Amino acid sequence: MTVMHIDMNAFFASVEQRCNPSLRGKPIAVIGSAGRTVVTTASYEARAHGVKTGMNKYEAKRACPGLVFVVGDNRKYIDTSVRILNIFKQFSPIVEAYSIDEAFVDITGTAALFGPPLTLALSVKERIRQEVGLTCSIGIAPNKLLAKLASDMKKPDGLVVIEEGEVSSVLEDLPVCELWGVGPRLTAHLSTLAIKTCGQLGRYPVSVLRERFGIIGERLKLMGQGIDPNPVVPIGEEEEAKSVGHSTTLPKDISDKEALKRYLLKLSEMVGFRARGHKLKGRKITLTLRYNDFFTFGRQRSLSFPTNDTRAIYAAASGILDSIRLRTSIRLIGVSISDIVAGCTQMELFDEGRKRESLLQAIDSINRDLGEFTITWGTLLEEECGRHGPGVISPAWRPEGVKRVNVR
DNA sequence: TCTGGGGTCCTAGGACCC
DNA sequence: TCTGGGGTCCTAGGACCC
Repeated sequence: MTVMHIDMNAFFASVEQRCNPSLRGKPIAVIGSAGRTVVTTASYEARAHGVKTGMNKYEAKRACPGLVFVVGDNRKYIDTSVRILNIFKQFSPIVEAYSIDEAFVDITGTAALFGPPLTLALSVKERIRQEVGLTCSIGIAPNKLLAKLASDMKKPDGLVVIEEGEVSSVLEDLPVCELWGVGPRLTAHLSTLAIKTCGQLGRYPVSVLRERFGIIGERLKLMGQGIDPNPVVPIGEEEEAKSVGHSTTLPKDISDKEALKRYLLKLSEMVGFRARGHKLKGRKITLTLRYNDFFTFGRQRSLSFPTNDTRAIYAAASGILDSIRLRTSIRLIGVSISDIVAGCTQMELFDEGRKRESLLQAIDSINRDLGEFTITWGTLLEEECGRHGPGVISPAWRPEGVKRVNVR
């Protein structure tokens, strides 16, 4: 197998610089429209000054006083992402949209058409540069794990090929934290076993790893050896989503439950709207809260029936909220449905349920045509929470599928 | 006048059942 | 006087990713 991984360099920031020439060559940071927002992507000029993803505006400005903030625009990023994916599809039918700015392409057996992998990758980079005006880093290797590793090795505008025969020498001294799925906690834990490099990880007795890390332990050893059995999953063949949720950091911390419930209603409608659009219903409703001191927790409730009805989602979530004694004011509130039942096309048994479903369908179709929340629930209109600037898209976005965040 | 939003997978512990 | 022991369902929370 030969896998190519493409990582768009500083994607959101690069798109903004392409669209607005006055931003080119400058340190910029893409942020959200809300007051309490963070840096989503920093341009390379800004990274050189220490600006990082996740910083708040003040930290970022402190690191780089000349920093220019740009409020992100989802539609631009989606359009650009689709154009790039279409380029990949001309080289192979097996294209996985891993996120809005990353993709895997299975290029096994494409040499007769496009030449060896290196040649193919150069053509891809050239087409992206010419047609979209952006640079990317490409990694090519025998599997996804190694291809992702390779694309990470040279940024920006990189191209790295790891041949089958080079795998063990590449991994020997590579720190384990470079592996996809090994974060800070695992890195620290492995370090207590004197495991610092992939080479050491790959040679470690699996029995000890299994005892310490459970099922992950077995996978860790394979990763240390550069083994990854996962196939490239083409667009349209992904598994059904397992949860659908929305959350928001409030403009100001709130203690009053009735005020919180107005946000809850809006979030429930966003979740219901998206779930109904994908014909998904969930049986489990989770309410997520974050206190002003950042302590974050969730409480869930299983229903006796799966639902995507705004009213039922809201009823369950606000019931959970009622059952919690708030220790302090709330900074973030979120709702999600999980325990998903897909393809919920079976008709409601009762007249009442049928009427309700066709009402929701009618509302949804108007909102799809005219913009989200054209028709909305009474109390939403009374409050500032009924209006909502365009959020910055999640990098977990997919071109088709439930992960798509609805943009107006 | 700090610290976004959307996901996945895994584990631990309690309730309950046979 | 106590002490079995699987299996399943459920909730809570951690770790990781983009």
